[in-house]
Amino acid sequence: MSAHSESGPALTMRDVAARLGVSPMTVSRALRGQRGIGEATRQRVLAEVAALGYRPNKRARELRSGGPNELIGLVVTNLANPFYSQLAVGLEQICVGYGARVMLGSTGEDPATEREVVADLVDRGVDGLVVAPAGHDHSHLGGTRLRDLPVVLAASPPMGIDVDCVLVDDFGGTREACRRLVARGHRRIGFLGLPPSLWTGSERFRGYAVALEEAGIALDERYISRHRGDSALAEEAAREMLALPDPPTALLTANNRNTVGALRALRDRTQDQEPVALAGFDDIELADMLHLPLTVVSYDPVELGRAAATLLFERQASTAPQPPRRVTIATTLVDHPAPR
Amino acid sequence: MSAHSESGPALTMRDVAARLGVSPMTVSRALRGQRGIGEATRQRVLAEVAALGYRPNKRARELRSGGPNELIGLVVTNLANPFYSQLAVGLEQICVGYGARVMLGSTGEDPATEREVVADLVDRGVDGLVVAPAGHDHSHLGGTRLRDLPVVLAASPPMGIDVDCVLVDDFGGTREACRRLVARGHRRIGFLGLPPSLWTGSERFRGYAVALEEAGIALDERYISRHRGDSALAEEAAREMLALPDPPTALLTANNRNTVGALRALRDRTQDQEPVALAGFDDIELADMLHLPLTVVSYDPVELGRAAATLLFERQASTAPQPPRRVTIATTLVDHPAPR
DNA sequence: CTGTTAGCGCTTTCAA
DNA sequence: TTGAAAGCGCTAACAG
Repeated sequence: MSAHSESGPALTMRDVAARLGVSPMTVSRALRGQRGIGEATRQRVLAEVAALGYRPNKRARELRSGGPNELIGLVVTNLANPFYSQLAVGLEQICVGYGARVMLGSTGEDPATEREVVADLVDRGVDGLVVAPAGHDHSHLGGTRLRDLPVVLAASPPMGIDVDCVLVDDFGGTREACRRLVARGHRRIGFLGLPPSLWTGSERFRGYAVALEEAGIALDERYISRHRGDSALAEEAAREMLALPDPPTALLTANNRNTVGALRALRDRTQDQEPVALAGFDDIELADMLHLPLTVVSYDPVELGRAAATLLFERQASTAPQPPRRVTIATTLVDHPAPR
Repeated sequence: MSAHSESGPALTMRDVAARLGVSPMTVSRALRGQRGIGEATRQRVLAEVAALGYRPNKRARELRSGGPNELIGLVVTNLANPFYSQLAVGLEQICVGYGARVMLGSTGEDPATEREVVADLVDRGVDGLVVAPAGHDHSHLGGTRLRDLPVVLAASPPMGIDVDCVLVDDFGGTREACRRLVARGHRRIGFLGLPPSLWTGSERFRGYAVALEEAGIALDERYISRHRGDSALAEEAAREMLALPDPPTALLTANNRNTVGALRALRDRTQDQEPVALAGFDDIELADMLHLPLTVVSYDPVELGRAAATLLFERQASTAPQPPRRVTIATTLVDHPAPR
């Protein structure tokens, strides 16, 4: 029977001190490896602590010392979205290196919920926040109400507020994908996108528009659909485009939901119909196992999470005010050929 | 300019009380909606609190009151795995209903890391833990060391410890999938599985074995491969099986990694080769868009997370000791036809 | 109904 | 090198 097996109310530093006939301060000093304590005493204390299985109360420690709580808040719309869960993984990777943990908050894309969640995380003592914002106005994240905590926005640049942010190269990635389609001879390229109110929506559309302009191809409203990222709507829009008298020979999709919709729309086309090329933002698991070839704009959300954490800890370390920084993650174009 | 715009050191209850000329207790009572305070006073206090943007310090409150911290720890191997991120979503859904938040810990499948993470979460004052364990011995989660906190194991039953757990019907789901293959006339069914040391590995294999036994089919070692869930290894194993003199006419895979491996192995088969049927545990996004038909054992990890949270809060509510409970989530068999 | 006292578990500050 | 006192922000317990 080891000494830990005793249960009951958690041990306090006083208990440990009492058993050793020393003051709590001695235990405290030994535990924190603070100098100004005899080596022999320290050993005796540490041995007793180990034997008792005593663990100091972090909350009390932080309350008194006023130091950082080594806690980062992560606010996302929906963790089931692989983009956000991978972001969380990257964030946590860096956090553990700083001895920090991640506290989670989901907003379900509702700005009001986001506000509450952020406030709650702040009340719980996070040292900083990574927020993938639900709305397009971010002034509620203003430093003042947040006890001047550092905030990093993810996947969207700050609007109405000056904070750091980490972004994906939405514009560059989409332009490159569109260029590839153009290089393969496509002139009628349909765009299935996100609403312009979303940063990603407007940036990815801009990539499409610029690539077409570079190729001397005029934008054609009939080939452009911009709605929320719902695969069913995207599928419908794709079907409509493909039913035009002069249908697009290629589709460019602004995110994986749109890509899925497009894939479904292309699913039932017969061999004798003109094949339609497809390129899209966001990689897709098993893309190489689909029944048709697919080109995707790929990037690493884990890296995005790491970048966000790094900005946060750097900001935390420096007391001097620094201008807001912006980190943009590169994308790569990946061709997934179809199985024969 | 609203009153919040003042920054500086966070306000305390004392500050609010001082401005109103009342005692901190009055503010405390008003804030918690405690009765035994005049309605007029309460309004006055709440108005001032709102005007000042004062937010009580939750950590101090919890330290003093000794009550629950409304915090649940979630320990998983890798949040990038959709199974775990969906589990997290379900857990959080229930938590918000109880005013609780989720603190995250990743183990990377390392039992030693798991131990540390769990200890850290406990030190940080979680009221309970949901753990998807990395190893197969769980005695380090024993109540004693955890300050008698409630623990719920996810996806694995407790070994060497008595706690609640939530499981997927690994056995039943696999048996059903295998039965379906048998019903379609298959007699030589290859199994691509997980090592028997994993609970899911042994249960899913058992489902396979029982279904075969029911059909009067003897197990054949040549058709059985049990390794870690790595799709490359699974692909290799599948290729070997298919190269046998009398190859299996169907493959049954024990998880999505194995399914992906099998799909890749089947990818390059030509039209004139015998088609090989495929069934597997875990649903796959876009399964209906693959180049071959696939039957999957589907279930809802979000539901698993909800169940875990529910067990946790129920256990927390009842002081009387209750025997460990086990919740098993049902699976359904889903047929994904291939596109033509 | 409101205020005072004490103390949650720990650490800062100061004294020995 | 060690200890005693005081208090982080808040609330239980007991006054008034």
